[in-house]
Amino acid sequence: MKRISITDVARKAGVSNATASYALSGNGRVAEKTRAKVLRAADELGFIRDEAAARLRTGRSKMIGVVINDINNPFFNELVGAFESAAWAAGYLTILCTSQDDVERQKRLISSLVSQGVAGVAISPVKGSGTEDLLPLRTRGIAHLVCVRDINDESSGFVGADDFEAGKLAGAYMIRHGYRRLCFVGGFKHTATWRRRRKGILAAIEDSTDETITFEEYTNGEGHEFGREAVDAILKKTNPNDPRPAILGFNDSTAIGAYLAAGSAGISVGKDLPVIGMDNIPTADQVLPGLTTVELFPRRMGSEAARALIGQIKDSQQAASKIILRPVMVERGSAPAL
Amino acid sequence: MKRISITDVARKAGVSNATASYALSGNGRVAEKTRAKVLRAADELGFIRDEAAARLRTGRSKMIGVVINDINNPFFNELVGAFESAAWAAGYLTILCTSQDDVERQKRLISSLVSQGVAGVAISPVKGSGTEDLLPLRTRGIAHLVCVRDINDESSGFVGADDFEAGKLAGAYMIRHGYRRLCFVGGFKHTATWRRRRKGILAAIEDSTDETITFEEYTNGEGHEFGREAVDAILKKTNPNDPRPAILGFNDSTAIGAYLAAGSAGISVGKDLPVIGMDNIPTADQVLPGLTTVELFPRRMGSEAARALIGQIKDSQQAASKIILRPVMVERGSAPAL
DNA sequence: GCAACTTATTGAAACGTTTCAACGTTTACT
DNA sequence: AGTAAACGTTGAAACGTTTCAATAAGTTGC
Repeated sequence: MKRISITDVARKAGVSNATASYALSGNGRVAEKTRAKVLRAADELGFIRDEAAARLRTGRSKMIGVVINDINNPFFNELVGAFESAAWAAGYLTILCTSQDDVERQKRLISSLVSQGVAGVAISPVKGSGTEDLLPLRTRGIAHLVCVRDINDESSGFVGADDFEAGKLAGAYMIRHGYRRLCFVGGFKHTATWRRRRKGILAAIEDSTDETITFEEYTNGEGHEFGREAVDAILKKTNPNDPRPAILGFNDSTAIGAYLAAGSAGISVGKDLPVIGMDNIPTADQVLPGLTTVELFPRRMGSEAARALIGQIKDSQQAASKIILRPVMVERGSAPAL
Repeated sequence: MKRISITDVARKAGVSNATASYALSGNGRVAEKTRAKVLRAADELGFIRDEAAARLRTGRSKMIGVVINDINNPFFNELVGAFESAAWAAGYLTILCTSQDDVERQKRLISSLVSQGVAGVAISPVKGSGTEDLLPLRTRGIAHLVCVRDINDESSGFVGADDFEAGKLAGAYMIRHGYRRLCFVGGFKHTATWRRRRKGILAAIEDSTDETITFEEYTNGEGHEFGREAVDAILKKTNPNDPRPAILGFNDSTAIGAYLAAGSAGISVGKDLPVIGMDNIPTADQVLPGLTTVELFPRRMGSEAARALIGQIKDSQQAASKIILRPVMVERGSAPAL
């Protein structure tokens, strides 16, 4: 299967290789009528530039790698969707890689991306990986940016949410609405994200003058199954005259688990079982009652990440930016005032 | 920023370029101790092969493009997730491209993928695109495979669902459970998918001996908003002594729109408003009651697509396979027997 | 009509791999 | 010991671009 090269185009147009290249890339100065000749020849032959060859020569490329845990996680799904759109709009293709929370796989992925000559990498590091995992990128001067999960790497940019603030918003909301028993459900104890959200909730409790407020945590799981089981357990051990438990999901999926638990306990989400989530994934708007949650702007994170990374690619002098989005409450029906 | 080339490795190991290449790629025969020397040198220098250069020489690559409408559509999200996993397991990277239902954008995407030298492309074509859009792939002998939306292209493989059967299953289920007024909600009239599912429902009606069964369709929209509005309208125009409408969603998202409509009408999904979906996306299991739906196996489609495409890449003689997955009913609580 | 420019075109080298063909060295067999 | 075969290594070419430096072709000013 013969490849169609720029040489074929040049021959057909009756010009040299160099001229054809200048005409097609728009870099050099070339007479208008020769340019037209070249473009027509290219079109007729169905020429498509070989970017691999171009990259080999120039060292530049138009591909960006994005490494996340799992594309099926709704939060990352939103993030990646927005990222890909923004990247494409700026002329970049996105290579999607999922690390499945496996540090070894993450390592191989980064190697592969370097191998492909990507211009930059946006990465949400796996649990327990550090700044040393980004070494292959740094030594080669490949632009990179950390997303969502902070790793304390001075040299690279960061885009994420203010998790402390998010926790605080959720906690304060529950307290303001009259609930006195705060149950933080889901997440993994050893992640910075979990710790920050937890701290935020505790800060909200601290800020209130009410001494009767209690805090419980149920950890080491994510997703609606974990939420369901944890909340099942909470409901079971709650006596009729105990204070009503208020569920603060580590994220929306976990929070939605509480809906299922409520369903099987024959009670309804709302005053019977106040629930609040975090992330604002699309499903939050598709359950009944709508899930009150803390919006973390996954889509904006995706587009900001693309923007920042591409900025860094174009100007490597540019300081690595740290973008922390402020979370906001989204009020729906799942945690009404008591 | 100096790139580390195979020449550097060769020099450090004290062998020739060629030997280093053979040692690293494992292709030629090379003495065990020289191989060790080379590998150690490579490791110490942090050498990572430049795939672009390799591809330029060999014409082969380890990247696959996947072109879908929208990664945020849960169905495609599942599909792509499984695809990426399977591809990675077989040693391929996945370039994610979303066409946003724009034929022009799809065209440019395909060009870009060719440009990057992908080994193959899996594509779910935009509405109204035909076999001619795959021309750049065919003329270059790049393996390609159509997903989900059939385009009648003899030369390329296909992986998708049996939409007719899916419609029939859903229709028959509703009829068997005693419902007599079938409302097909969502989808776009000019897509083959919609037409086939509709035909399936009609076939189910045909098959039953009951002459009183009626059929209605509400089209040109997708997603929960459309479902909600359409079902709102259905409920509004239904008199108390009319037969109860049974909602057959074009997909799960649309079906979930019916939950919201029911919520605002103060009735409950189930006997009051039987609803059935299609796809079996994760949310189907996270609403109350659980959504009875037709499982179309998006994840299996993704992994089968990867498998088939990679098969074609490795052996270009291989006949393009047509894989049609048989749908099955998944019974939850949203459409109980009357 | 000729020098001094400006403008347009081109030959050739370089990027980092792979791989062919050729070479030198060792081993095996008569 | 002499010839063949097997093995290990290497120089060099090729893949398709871009881009520098050099050349060719116009254009202007005198």
